[in-house]
Amino acid sequence: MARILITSAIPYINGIKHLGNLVGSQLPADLFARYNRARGHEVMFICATDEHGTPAELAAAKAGRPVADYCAEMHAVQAEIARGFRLSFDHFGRSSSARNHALTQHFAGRLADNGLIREVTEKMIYSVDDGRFLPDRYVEGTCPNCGYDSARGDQCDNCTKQLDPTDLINPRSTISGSTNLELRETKHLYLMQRALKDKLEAWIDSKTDWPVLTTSIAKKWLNDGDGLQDRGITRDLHWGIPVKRGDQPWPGMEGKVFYVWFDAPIEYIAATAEWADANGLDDAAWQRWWRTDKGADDVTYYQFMGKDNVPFHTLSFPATILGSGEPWKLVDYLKSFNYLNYDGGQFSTSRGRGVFMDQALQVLPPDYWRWWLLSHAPESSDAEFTWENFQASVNKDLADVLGNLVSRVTKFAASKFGTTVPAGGSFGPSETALIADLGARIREYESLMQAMEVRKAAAELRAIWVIGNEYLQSAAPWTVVKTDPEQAQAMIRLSLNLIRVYAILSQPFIPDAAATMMAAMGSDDWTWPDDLPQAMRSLAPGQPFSVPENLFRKITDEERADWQQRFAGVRT
RNA sequence: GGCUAGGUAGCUCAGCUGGUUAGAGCACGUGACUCAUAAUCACGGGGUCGGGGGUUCGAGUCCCCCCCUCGCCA
Repeated sequence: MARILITSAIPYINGIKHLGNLVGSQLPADLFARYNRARGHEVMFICATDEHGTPAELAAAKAGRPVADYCAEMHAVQAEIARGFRLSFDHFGRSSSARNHALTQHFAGRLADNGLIREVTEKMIYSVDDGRFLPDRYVEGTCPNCGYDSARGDQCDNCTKQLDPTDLINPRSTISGSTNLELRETKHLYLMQRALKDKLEAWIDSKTDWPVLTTSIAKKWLNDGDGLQDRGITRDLHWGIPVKRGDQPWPGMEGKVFYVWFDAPIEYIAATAEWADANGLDDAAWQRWWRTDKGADDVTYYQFMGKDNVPFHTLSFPATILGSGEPWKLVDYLKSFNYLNYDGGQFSTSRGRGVFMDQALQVLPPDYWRWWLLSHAPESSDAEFTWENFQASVNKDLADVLGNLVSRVTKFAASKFGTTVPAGGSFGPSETALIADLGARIREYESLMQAMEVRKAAAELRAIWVIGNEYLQSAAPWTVVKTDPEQAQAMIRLSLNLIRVYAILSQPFIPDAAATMMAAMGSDDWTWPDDLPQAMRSLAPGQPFSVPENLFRKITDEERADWQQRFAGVRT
């Protein structure tokens, strides 16, 4: 039994995420977690909300709420939606937790002790009326290059020139519109990533089995231009983790907080500590996942994220870990995803374009979404969601191939032999052949799942469902029953067992339907079919089963057209 | 402008270190079957693998140039 640590990139607290966000990290991470649990491994699956930073403050202000209350509420909302999608986190933490405060301050203290923090005094734009320093992108003004009047402080959207906020003519705050801005000196902490460059590079180079997408991004940041840059890890904000050096005050840094990208990945660790706290366990319980000196040396750590997150997970966070000089667990395999597009364009949170997680669940149950998203995961390139494709995939794969198989077997069995597993006959050559074929396919499925080849694993699972229909079609128990009812009983006994095995194999993708299938077979044995011939005899003759409701319903053309229109424009 | 990944059947995509007639699913056509959610199963039609050069006995698969899409960066 292996020990497997899995983290999904943590979604930002501000608002409900869309399907592109879901398929880029949480959902494939859940698939992998469920699969490894099903194989009997010890799994720790961690996610959290990323709660700090200016956008959270502004969203709270807009809602007229204290930011802490706002975050608590939005965390509860996101947690509920995660449950709705059956995301099987062992813990869904919060980056604003006391655990993360302590750990973030701890890492900063260790980095400082190791001479990897330097203080930098710089001039930043301060908005007197807003009472705060303004991040670059919250300053707007006229572009000195092209004259565009809504250029942002970091870049002009019109001429794409990179800007410094002090370049702007007639600068104003995008928060309040105030032009009462001034330059103020402020002091910040920088993580000296340059000093860690060689260590990081050696570590990246050792990861020869990582996807090109991942290592190429990392190497680009390491080597492009002036190479890896030192990074500011503090901000002049109120909402965040107060800057401390371990548990000691940090002179000169009073009133400042750590930058959200510094504390967010540390939350992976902190959330595991939160898990221990929530379950009444001691520190050793979470440290055995994260500290190689405290039992984590046999842990394999997998991270899942969208490609935009790769630099932080290949460089910034490892810099924090390596720089601490302490034996924390580094990621072993990093699975990154491209983007999911929506109907010819991008999903857009700001414009409400596309389908958001809460809306998806209002329209259809989670299995429908899980199946489509995972079987079309944007692995090798960006992928495209269209309603036509969604409808075709759900109707064909789920309703026709799998759902109908369960339906035809259970209804035939119930009408001919009653609702207990029939005892007659014995498995013949075609049953033996099916079992051999299925066994080979299961091994292929296992190998794809282990390799996190999500789309290919989905295709293999579908092929596994199909051979059930092939078998039935050629065995034709509805014909055989007329001349040799004993043999027909054996065929049905095999088919019922097949449904139970399919429940186990399908569970990582479509957990609700799998549970329905298992319950209908009157079983609770989720043991992975390592021994398939034995597993195909698991349901004993005489054991009762039931005919379930149709597992999946079909999406009609009218529904598709309706949804297509409903989600095209602005979110209401 | 630089970099990454792509451009393969109507659609969504597979094709590892170059090797027999380029694959899958959907859609389409024909047939079989009738247990089932007008489902299933079998067979079939359909592609000059973005364009042009080159290396090779042989290239979708390697090299060069060009065009287009997506993203990141300057």
